[in-house]
Amino acid sequence: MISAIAQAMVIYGVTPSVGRIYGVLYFSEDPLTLDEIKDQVAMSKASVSNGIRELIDTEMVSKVWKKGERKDHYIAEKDFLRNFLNFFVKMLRLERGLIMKALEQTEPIIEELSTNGTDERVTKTATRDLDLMKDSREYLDWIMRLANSMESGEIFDYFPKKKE
Amino acid sequence: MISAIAQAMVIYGVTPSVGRIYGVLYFSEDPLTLDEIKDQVAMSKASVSNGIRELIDTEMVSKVWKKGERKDHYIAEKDFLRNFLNFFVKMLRLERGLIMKALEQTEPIIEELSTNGTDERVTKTATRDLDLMKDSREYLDWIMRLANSMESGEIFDYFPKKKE
DNA sequence: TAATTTATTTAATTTATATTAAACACATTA
DNA sequence: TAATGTGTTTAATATAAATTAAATAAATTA
Repeated sequence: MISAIAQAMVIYGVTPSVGRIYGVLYFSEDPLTLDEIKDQVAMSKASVSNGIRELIDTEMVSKVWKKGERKDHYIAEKDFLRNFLNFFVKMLRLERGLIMKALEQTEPIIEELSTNGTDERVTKTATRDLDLMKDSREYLDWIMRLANSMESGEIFDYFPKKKE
Repeated sequence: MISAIAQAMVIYGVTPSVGRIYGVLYFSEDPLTLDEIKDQVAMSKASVSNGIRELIDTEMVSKVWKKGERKDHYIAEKDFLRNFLNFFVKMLRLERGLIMKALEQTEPIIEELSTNGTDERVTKTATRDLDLMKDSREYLDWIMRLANSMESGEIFDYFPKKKE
């Protein structure tokens, strides 16, 4: 099961080692320390430290404090669905940011060429490119509506958590 | 714009070079040959060939036949939303396959330990693990319902393509 | 069928990424 | 404050991935 989880996480862009760290924490009954994880996954402490940081950054793992214990302890966020939604929202926002930035830089220039262009060839392709950019905006709008609904939980109105 | 598209595609796990190939085709007015692409992206023909194959495999590019021309020509699938949905459905199905396989292998064993286990410690953790696996199945069920709605187009009932 | 063009595969190289041992910084306790 | 335990950085190494030139295979034309 841990291997399968690690492999599945690879699809989401994490390295198999990091996936195994998550898998080990997922099935652990208690919070684990860096050293305990290190032993179970057979990696160096530095690697585990980096992996844990990545997992914390993506909110898949959190640090817990155990009284009397000096070492840090970590637990896995066990709600796969939450992890999934977190991942997606982040990914979609990132995509939007990248494309939007480029659109804002290029669209005015193409717009100008399209309306005031001197050469026939130029105005024609500029007009065509503007259409493509308009399509891009619609696409970005759609994925943002999806992302927002994932973040707010509205998506569960359409796809309930439990099938009746 | 081509750079931005390439960068955005990196999020979806393709290499920037392959992203650029797609970007070039996306803004090209006509279908392009391998050599024309090669010149525009400044890569070796072999790399372009591999990149094109990857893009065809993921249905982001298709080969078109131009009469009188010997070389193959390629065009980009311009519907970002379709590309997005294709990608997701494939990804979610892959994830389901991986986890399901592991579940089917391990669940019966843990089930057995849970009910007929001799040691108290064992039966307790087995029962707990079974719960986790049940949660996994529910998660897989949810993402499959999402994937199916993406494939069938049902998702557009809840998230229409054009905002009114 | 031979000659030529085109696309793909292979093997080697380059490049990027992940991993680690060792050094460091920070904290805790005696 | 000294001594030890803990986590993170750093610099070097090992591993994996992408890229290419050259060889091969497939297709087209003369």
